[in-house]
Amino acid sequence: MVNSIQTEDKILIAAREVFIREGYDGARMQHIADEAGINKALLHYYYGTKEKLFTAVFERVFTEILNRIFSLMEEQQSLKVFLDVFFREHITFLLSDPRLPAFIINEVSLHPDLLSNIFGKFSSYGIEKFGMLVEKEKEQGLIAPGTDPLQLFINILSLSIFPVVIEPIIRNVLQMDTKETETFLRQRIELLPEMVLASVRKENSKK
Amino acid sequence: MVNSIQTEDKILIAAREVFIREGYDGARMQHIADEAGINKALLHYYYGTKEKLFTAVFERVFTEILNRIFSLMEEQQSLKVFLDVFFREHITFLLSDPRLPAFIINEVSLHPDLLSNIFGKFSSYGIEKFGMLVEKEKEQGLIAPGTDPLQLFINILSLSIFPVVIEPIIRNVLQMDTKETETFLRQRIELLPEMVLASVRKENSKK
DNA sequence: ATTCAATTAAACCAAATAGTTAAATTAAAT
DNA sequence: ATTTAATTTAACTATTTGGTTTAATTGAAT
Repeated sequence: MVNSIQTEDKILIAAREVFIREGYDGARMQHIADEAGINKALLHYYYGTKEKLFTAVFERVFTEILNRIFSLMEEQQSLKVFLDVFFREHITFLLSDPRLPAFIINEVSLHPDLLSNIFGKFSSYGIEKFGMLVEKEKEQGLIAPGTDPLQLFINILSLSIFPVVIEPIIRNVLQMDTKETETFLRQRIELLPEMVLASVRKENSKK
Repeated sequence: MVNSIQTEDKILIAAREVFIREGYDGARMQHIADEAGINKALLHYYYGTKEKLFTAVFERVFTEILNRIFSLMEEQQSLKVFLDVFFREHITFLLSDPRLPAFIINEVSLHPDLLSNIFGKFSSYGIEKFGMLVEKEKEQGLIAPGTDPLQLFINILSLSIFPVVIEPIIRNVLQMDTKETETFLRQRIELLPEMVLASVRKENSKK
């Protein structure tokens, strides 16, 4: 045989490209075959149906992203350091592939059951790590005791992901060009750590 | 004639429902006709093509949302009041129609040109109002002089919209049910104003 | 009473599309 | 050398789908 595992992967890469670019409903098996440089027959030979292929792609993409996010939270010395690293790595990554988050958001919201199969393929270990970091800084009196780690984590994700996703809207509403919006979004790498820290500093607690 | 304007609107409402639920590529003209309680022929009699119908729906939905957001920023006495009102109104609205933001985000990211026709149908007047509010509070020494109104505004949008959009993901990753995630999201109505304020308070400026 | 737009029903068309099939070819493994 | 999996080509099927057509009906406006 010529390869097989190589081809399987080539297909997965092509399918990922096309599905992310066009969405599940918009994607065509023929496009995927073209992108992979093979024919439709071979596509079905490997993955049977569009749905199976999509599931394979989606699971891969989703766990990749989750791992990427969670891996950034391993053993950080401080919230400050974590925020610096996280916003830099994450926003840079998002800017390199801005269609990705919109794809995931949309597909999950269209077919919430997509996730049920994935569950268990990754751990929420990363979130626990983050929770421990928050608790540590609480004890050190650096951040307000009322701070909910999960809410804080969601805030951090929101502040990094959402602006990149709505870049086309920002660009249009504010009449900017892509260069300007990119500058605007990159600024956030510097702005966000300080702003998030300020939002949880102990003095600000109203409790 | 029997009605016409009534029908035109009935179609638009049905199309909105179906397009938001299924996306442009996933939506079927037959579904829209069914939803409107008419037949396909009449659908095309009024709106010609799927694309025209979609454009009509999208423009309507998009300007609605933008107006909703911008109308909340008219003449607020203070940032504090604005934040209280905004997060309450906006998050409540989002929770009542959680598929809507994902729809807009996805369609815009798939066809950025959708927006070009819409531009001019609304003003960025709301943002200017918000900018003035920020400047006023800067002069009063309430918030840090380095604060960029636009970045702040994007932060506010991110913090309200994004968590609602990724509710299915939160639910799955953290093994919650819909009741729990809704409670979690509603908590944010109370948490966010204080947290945003803290992030821009003068003492925190590092400048 | 007649006209004319609104509406329905149903068949129809053409294109696109997911998926299949069958026959031939290639090349690695035994 | 033979087997067997991988791959191609190309035609084909069945279904879906956007859109059209035609003939008939309804009902308001003139």
